Amino acid sequence: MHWHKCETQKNTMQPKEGDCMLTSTFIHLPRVGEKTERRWWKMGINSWRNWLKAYDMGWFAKFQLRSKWRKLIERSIAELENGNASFFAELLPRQEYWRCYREFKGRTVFLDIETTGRSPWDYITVVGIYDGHRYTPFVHNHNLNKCIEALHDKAIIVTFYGSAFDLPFLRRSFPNIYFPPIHIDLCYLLKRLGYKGDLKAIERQLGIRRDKEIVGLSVMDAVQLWMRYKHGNDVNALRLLIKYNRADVVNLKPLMDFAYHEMARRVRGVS
DNA sequence: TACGTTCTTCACATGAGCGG
DNA sequence: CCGCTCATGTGAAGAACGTA
Repeated sequence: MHWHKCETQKNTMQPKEGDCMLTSTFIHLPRVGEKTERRWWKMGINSWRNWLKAYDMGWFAKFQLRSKWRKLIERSIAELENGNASFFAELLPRQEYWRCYREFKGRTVFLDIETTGRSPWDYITVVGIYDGHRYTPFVHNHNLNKCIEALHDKAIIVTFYGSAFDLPFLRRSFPNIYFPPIHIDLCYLLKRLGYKGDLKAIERQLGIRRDKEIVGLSVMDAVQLWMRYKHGNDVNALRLLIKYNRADVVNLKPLMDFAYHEMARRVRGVS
Protein backbone atom coordinates (compact mmCIF):
# COMPACT_ATOMS: atom_id res chain seq x y z
CA MET A 1 0.00 0.00 0.00
CA HIS A 2 2.99 2.30 0.10
CA TRP A 3 4.43 1.73 -3.33
CA HIS A 4 2.73 4.80 -4.68
CA LYS A 5 4.74 6.97 -2.35
CA CYS A 6 7.87 5.91 -4.12
CA GLU A 7 6.40 7.10 -7.35
CA THR A 8 5.13 10.49 -6.32
CA GLN A 9 6.68 12.85 -3.87
CA LYS A 10 3.55 13.84 -1.96
CA ASN A 11 0.89 11.74 -0.35
CA THR A 12 -1.84 13.26 -2.44
CA MET A 13 -2.86 10.22 -4.33
CA GLN A 14 -5.03 11.59 -7.07
CA PRO A 15 -3.47 13.07 -10.19
CA LYS A 16 -2.37 16.56 -9.34
CA GLU A 17 -2.77 19.88 -11.02
CA GLY A 18 -0.27 19.99 -13.80
CA ASP A 19 -0.29 16.26 -14.34
CA CYS A 20 -0.96 15.03 -17.82
CA MET A 21 -4.52 13.85 -18.02
CA LEU A 22 -3.98 11.36 -20.79
CA THR A 23 -1.31 9.35 -19.00
CA SER A 24 -3.54 9.09 -15.96
CA THR A 25 -6.55 8.06 -18.02
CA PHE A 26 -8.01 4.58 -17.75
CA ILE A 27 -11.51 4.93 -19.13
CA HIS A 28 -10.27 3.77 -22.51
CA LEU A 29 -9.92 0.25 -21.09
CA PRO A 30 -12.83 -2.16 -21.50
CA ARG A 31 -15.28 -2.10 -18.62
CA VAL A 32 -13.49 0.74 -16.96
CA GLY A 33 -15.60 3.85 -16.55
CA GLU A 34 -15.62 6.94 -14.43
CA LYS A 35 -16.12 5.09 -11.15
CA THR A 36 -13.41 2.50 -11.59
CA GLU A 37 -10.94 5.09 -12.78
CA ARG A 38 -11.57 7.27 -9.78
CA ARG A 39 -11.24 4.31 -7.45
CA TRP A 40 -7.82 3.53 -8.91
CA TRP A 41 -6.77 7.15 -8.54
CA LYS A 42 -7.78 7.03 -4.88
CA MET A 43 -5.59 3.97 -4.47
CA GLY A 44 -2.68 5.98 -5.81
CA ILE A 45 -2.70 4.56 -9.31
CA ASN A 46 -2.41 7.85 -11.11
CA SER A 47 -0.41 7.00 -14.21
CA TRP A 48 -0.01 4.16 -16.66
CA ARG A 49 3.44 3.33 -15.29
CA ASN A 50 2.02 3.32 -11.80
CA TRP A 51 -0.65 0.93 -12.92
CA LEU A 52 1.95 -1.44 -14.32
CA LYS A 53 3.84 -1.36 -11.04
CA ALA A 54 0.65 -2.19 -9.18
CA TYR A 55 0.05 -4.98 -11.62
CA ASP A 56 3.49 -6.43 -11.01
CA MET A 57 2.75 -6.43 -7.32
CA GLY A 58 -0.29 -8.58 -7.94
CA TRP A 59 -2.70 -5.76 -7.27
CA PHE A 60 -5.14 -6.89 -9.95
CA ALA A 61 -4.75 -10.65 -9.48
CA LYS A 62 -8.44 -11.22 -8.94
CA PHE A 63 -9.60 -9.32 -12.01
CA GLN A 64 -10.37 -11.35 -15.09
CA LEU A 65 -9.61 -8.50 -17.43
CA ARG A 66 -6.19 -7.75 -15.96
CA SER A 67 -4.13 -9.11 -18.85
CA LYS A 68 -6.28 -7.30 -21.42
CA TRP A 69 -5.89 -4.11 -19.44
CA ARG A 70 -2.16 -4.62 -19.16
CA LYS A 71 -1.73 -5.07 -22.88
CA LEU A 72 -3.77 -1.96 -23.59
CA ILE A 73 -1.81 0.11 -21.11
CA GLU A 74 1.51 -1.01 -22.51
CA ARG A 75 0.13 -0.23 -25.92
CA SER A 76 -1.04 3.21 -24.73
CA ILE A 77 2.48 4.03 -23.58
CA ALA A 78 3.91 2.94 -26.92
CA GLU A 79 1.29 4.69 -29.03
CA LEU A 80 1.73 7.93 -27.14
CA GLU A 81 5.45 7.67 -27.69
CA ASN A 82 4.78 7.22 -31.40
CA GLY A 83 2.38 10.14 -31.40
CA ASN A 84 -0.46 7.98 -32.67
CA ALA A 85 -3.48 10.08 -31.89
CA SER A 86 -5.90 7.81 -33.76
CA PHE A 87 -5.32 5.10 -31.20
CA PHE A 88 -6.73 7.30 -28.47
CA ALA A 89 -9.42 8.77 -30.67
CA GLU A 90 -10.81 5.29 -31.23
CA LEU A 91 -10.73 4.18 -27.61
CA LEU A 92 -11.84 7.34 -25.84
CA PRO A 93 -15.42 8.58 -25.80
CA ARG A 94 -15.72 11.81 -27.77
CA GLN A 95 -16.56 13.98 -24.81
CA GLU A 96 -13.27 12.94 -23.21
CA TYR A 97 -11.02 13.92 -26.13
CA TRP A 98 -9.96 17.00 -24.20
CA ARG A 99 -7.77 14.73 -22.07
CA CYS A 100 -5.33 14.42 -24.97
CA TYR A 101 -4.71 18.14 -25.24
CA ARG A 102 -1.55 18.49 -23.19
CA GLU A 103 0.18 15.46 -24.61
CA PHE A 104 -0.50 16.50 -28.19
CA LYS A 105 -0.21 20.24 -27.75
CA GLY A 106 2.64 20.47 -30.24
CA ARG A 107 0.44 18.98 -32.95
CA THR A 108 -2.75 20.91 -32.24
CA VAL A 109 -4.42 23.38 -34.59
CA PHE A 110 -7.18 25.88 -33.93
CA LEU A 111 -9.52 26.53 -36.80
CA ASP A 112 -12.36 28.85 -37.75
CA ILE A 113 -13.91 29.60 -41.10
CA GLU A 114 -15.75 32.57 -42.57
CA THR A 115 -18.39 32.04 -45.23
CA THR A 116 -20.85 34.06 -47.27
CA GLY A 117 -23.71 32.56 -45.27
CA ARG A 118 -25.24 29.33 -44.05
CA SER A 119 -27.23 28.22 -47.05
CA PRO A 120 -26.24 25.34 -49.34
CA TRP A 121 -25.17 27.74 -52.07
CA ASP A 122 -22.85 29.72 -49.79
CA TYR A 123 -19.11 29.19 -49.89
CA ILE A 124 -16.05 29.56 -47.69
CA THR A 125 -14.27 32.90 -47.87
CA VAL A 126 -11.55 32.47 -45.26
CA VAL A 127 -10.11 29.52 -43.36
CA GLY A 128 -8.04 30.62 -40.39
CA ILE A 129 -5.61 28.18 -38.84
CA TYR A 130 -3.53 28.80 -35.73
CA ASP A 131 -0.95 26.27 -34.61
CA GLY A 132 -0.33 27.86 -31.24
CA HIS A 133 2.43 30.10 -32.59
CA ARG A 134 1.53 31.20 -36.08
CA TYR A 135 -1.78 32.22 -37.58
CA THR A 136 -2.35 31.59 -41.28
CA PRO A 137 -5.34 32.79 -43.29
CA PHE A 138 -6.40 30.88 -46.38
CA VAL A 139 -8.49 33.02 -48.70
CA HIS A 140 -10.99 32.14 -51.40
CA ASN A 141 -9.51 32.49 -54.89
CA HIS A 142 -6.03 32.85 -53.46
CA ASN A 143 -4.73 29.97 -51.40
CA LEU A 144 -7.87 28.43 -49.94
CA ASN A 145 -7.12 24.80 -50.74
CA LYS A 146 -3.69 25.10 -49.16
CA CYS A 147 -5.50 24.88 -45.84
CA ILE A 148 -5.61 21.12 -46.36
CA GLU A 149 -1.84 20.93 -46.08
CA ALA A 150 -1.91 22.93 -42.86
CA LEU A 151 -3.93 20.14 -41.28
CA HIS A 152 -1.63 17.40 -42.44
CA ASP A 153 -0.07 15.32 -39.67
CA LYS A 154 -1.85 17.21 -36.92
CA ALA A 155 -3.22 15.25 -33.98
CA ILE A 156 -5.86 17.61 -32.59
CA ILE A 157 -8.17 20.17 -34.15
CA VAL A 158 -9.93 22.65 -31.88
CA THR A 159 -13.00 24.59 -32.99
CA PHE A 160 -15.99 26.39 -31.60
CA TYR A 161 -19.14 24.68 -32.82
CA GLY A 162 -17.09 23.15 -35.57
CA SER A 163 -18.80 19.79 -35.39
CA ALA A 164 -22.03 21.32 -36.60
CA PHE A 165 -20.68 24.05 -38.84
CA ASP A 166 -17.01 24.41 -39.78
CA LEU A 167 -16.06 20.79 -40.33
CA PRO A 168 -19.16 19.73 -42.30
CA PHE A 169 -18.82 22.90 -44.39
CA LEU A 170 -15.15 22.15 -45.06
CA ARG A 171 -15.87 18.56 -45.98
CA ARG A 172 -18.52 19.70 -48.43
CA SER A 173 -16.02 22.06 -50.05
CA PHE A 174 -13.10 19.60 -49.95
CA PRO A 175 -14.45 16.04 -49.99
CA ASN A 176 -10.98 14.57 -49.60
CA ILE A 177 -9.86 16.79 -46.75
CA TYR A 178 -8.00 15.14 -43.90
CA PHE A 179 -9.03 16.04 -40.38
CA PRO A 180 -6.90 15.31 -37.32
CA PRO A 181 -8.33 12.28 -35.51
CA ILE A 182 -9.11 14.19 -32.34
CA HIS A 183 -11.61 17.01 -32.68
CA ILE A 184 -12.35 19.09 -29.60
CA ASP A 185 -15.41 21.28 -29.94
CA LEU A 186 -15.10 24.01 -27.34
CA CYS A 187 -18.76 24.88 -27.61
CA TYR A 188 -19.81 21.66 -25.91
CA LEU A 189 -16.82 21.42 -23.62
CA LEU A 190 -17.43 24.90 -22.24
CA LYS A 191 -21.13 24.25 -21.94
CA ARG A 192 -20.36 21.36 -19.61
CA LEU A 193 -18.42 23.83 -17.51
CA GLY A 194 -21.41 26.15 -17.35
CA TYR A 195 -20.38 28.60 -20.07
CA LYS A 196 -22.89 28.96 -22.85
CA GLY A 197 -23.53 31.54 -25.49
CA ASP A 198 -21.66 32.43 -28.63
CA LEU A 199 -17.89 32.69 -28.81
CA LYS A 200 -17.80 36.40 -28.11
CA ALA A 201 -20.07 36.11 -25.09
CA ILE A 202 -17.84 33.45 -23.55
CA GLU A 203 -14.71 35.45 -24.34
CA ARG A 204 -16.23 38.33 -22.43
CA GLN A 205 -17.16 36.13 -19.48
CA LEU A 206 -13.58 34.94 -19.25
CA GLY A 207 -12.07 38.38 -19.73
CA ILE A 208 -10.51 37.78 -23.12
CA ARG A 209 -10.13 41.09 -24.95
CA ARG A 210 -10.43 41.94 -28.62
CA ASP A 211 -8.65 44.59 -30.60
CA LYS A 212 -10.48 47.92 -30.80
CA GLU A 213 -10.66 47.74 -34.56
CA ILE A 214 -12.79 44.60 -34.53
CA VAL A 215 -14.37 44.59 -31.10
CA GLY A 216 -17.69 45.90 -32.41
CA LEU A 217 -17.73 43.69 -35.47
CA SER A 218 -20.69 41.35 -35.76
CA VAL A 219 -21.05 38.25 -37.87
CA MET A 220 -23.10 40.04 -40.48
CA ASP A 221 -20.39 42.67 -40.73
CA ALA A 222 -17.96 39.90 -41.58
CA VAL A 223 -20.16 38.78 -44.45
CA GLN A 224 -20.41 42.40 -45.63
CA LEU A 225 -16.62 42.77 -45.54
CA TRP A 226 -16.23 39.94 -48.01
CA MET A 227 -18.76 41.53 -50.34
CA ARG A 228 -16.94 44.85 -50.17
CA TYR A 229 -13.72 43.09 -51.07
CA LYS A 230 -15.17 40.87 -53.79
CA HIS A 231 -17.31 43.41 -55.60
CA GLY A 232 -15.66 46.65 -54.60
CA ASN A 233 -12.07 45.47 -54.73
CA ASP A 234 -11.71 46.86 -51.22
CA VAL A 235 -8.48 45.30 -49.98
CA ASN A 236 -8.85 46.94 -46.60
CA ALA A 237 -12.14 45.13 -46.16
CA LEU A 238 -10.37 41.81 -46.70
CA ARG A 239 -7.63 42.87 -44.34
CA LEU A 240 -10.22 43.60 -41.68
CA LEU A 241 -12.04 40.34 -42.31
CA ILE A 242 -8.80 38.45 -41.79
CA LYS A 243 -8.13 40.38 -38.65
CA TYR A 244 -11.59 39.42 -37.44
CA ASN A 245 -10.95 35.78 -38.27
CA ARG A 246 -7.57 35.90 -36.58
CA ALA A 247 -9.16 37.07 -33.35
CA ASP A 248 -11.70 34.25 -33.51
CA VAL A 249 -9.04 31.61 -34.05
CA VAL A 250 -6.31 32.83 -31.77
CA ASN A 251 -8.73 33.27 -28.90
CA LEU A 252 -9.59 29.59 -29.10
CA LYS A 253 -6.28 28.76 -27.48
CA PRO A 254 -6.76 30.51 -24.13
CA LEU A 255 -10.27 29.11 -24.08
CA MET A 256 -8.92 25.61 -24.64
CA ASP A 257 -6.24 26.06 -21.98
CA PHE A 258 -8.91 27.21 -19.56
CA ALA A 259 -11.30 24.38 -20.40
CA TYR A 260 -8.54 21.80 -20.06
CA HIS A 261 -7.61 22.89 -16.56
CA GLU A 262 -11.20 23.25 -15.43
CA MET A 263 -12.14 19.82 -16.77
CA ALA A 264 -9.07 18.26 -15.19
CA ARG A 265 -9.99 19.84 -11.89
CA ARG A 266 -13.54 18.61 -12.12
CA VAL A 267 -12.71 15.07 -13.16
CA ARG A 268 -10.27 14.68 -10.30
CA GLY A 269 -12.94 15.72 -7.89
CA VAL A 270 -12.73 18.54 -5.42
CA SER A 271 -9.70 17.72 -3.32
C1' DT B 1 -20.48 -22.36 -6.33
C1' DA B 2 -24.49 -19.46 -6.19
C1' DC B 3 -26.54 -15.26 -5.64
C1' DG B 4 -27.03 -10.29 -5.07
C1' DT B 5 -24.84 -5.91 -6.24
C1' DT B 6 -22.22 -2.67 -8.80
C1' DC B 7 -20.84 -0.74 -12.89
C1' DT B 8 -20.46 -0.19 -17.86
C1' DT B 9 -22.50 0.01 -22.18
C1' DC B 10 -25.88 0.52 -25.58
C1' DA B 11 -30.11 2.21 -27.71
C1' DC B 12 -33.43 5.55 -28.14
C1' DA B 13 -35.96 9.83 -27.57
C1' DT B 14 -36.02 14.50 -26.41
C1' DG B 15 -34.40 19.13 -26.23
C1' DA B 16 -31.16 22.78 -26.90
C1' DG B 17 -28.27 26.06 -29.21
C1' DC B 18 -24.87 28.11 -32.27
C1' DG B 19 -22.76 28.84 -36.98
C1' DG B 20 -22.74 32.99 -41.28
C1' DC C 1 -34.48 31.32 -39.60
C1' DC C 2 -32.47 26.43 -40.68
C1' DG C 3 -29.57 22.52 -40.21
C1' DC C 4 -26.72 19.87 -37.85
C1' DT C 5 -24.83 17.85 -33.61
C1' DC C 6 -24.31 16.85 -29.10
C1' DA C 7 -25.95 16.50 -24.14
C1' DT C 8 -29.02 14.45 -21.15
C1' DG C 9 -32.12 11.16 -19.34
C1' DT C 10 -34.04 6.69 -19.08
C1' DG C 11 -34.03 1.94 -19.13
C1' DA C 12 -32.39 -2.55 -19.98
C1' DA C 13 -28.98 -6.01 -20.43
C1' DG C 14 -25.18 -8.24 -19.11
C1' DA C 15 -20.46 -8.69 -17.50
C1' DA C 16 -17.77 -8.84 -13.58
C1' DC C 17 -17.20 -8.27 -8.81
C1' DG C 18 -18.18 -9.19 -3.70
C1' DT C 19 -19.94 -12.09 -0.31
C1' DA C 20 -21.20 -16.08 1.94
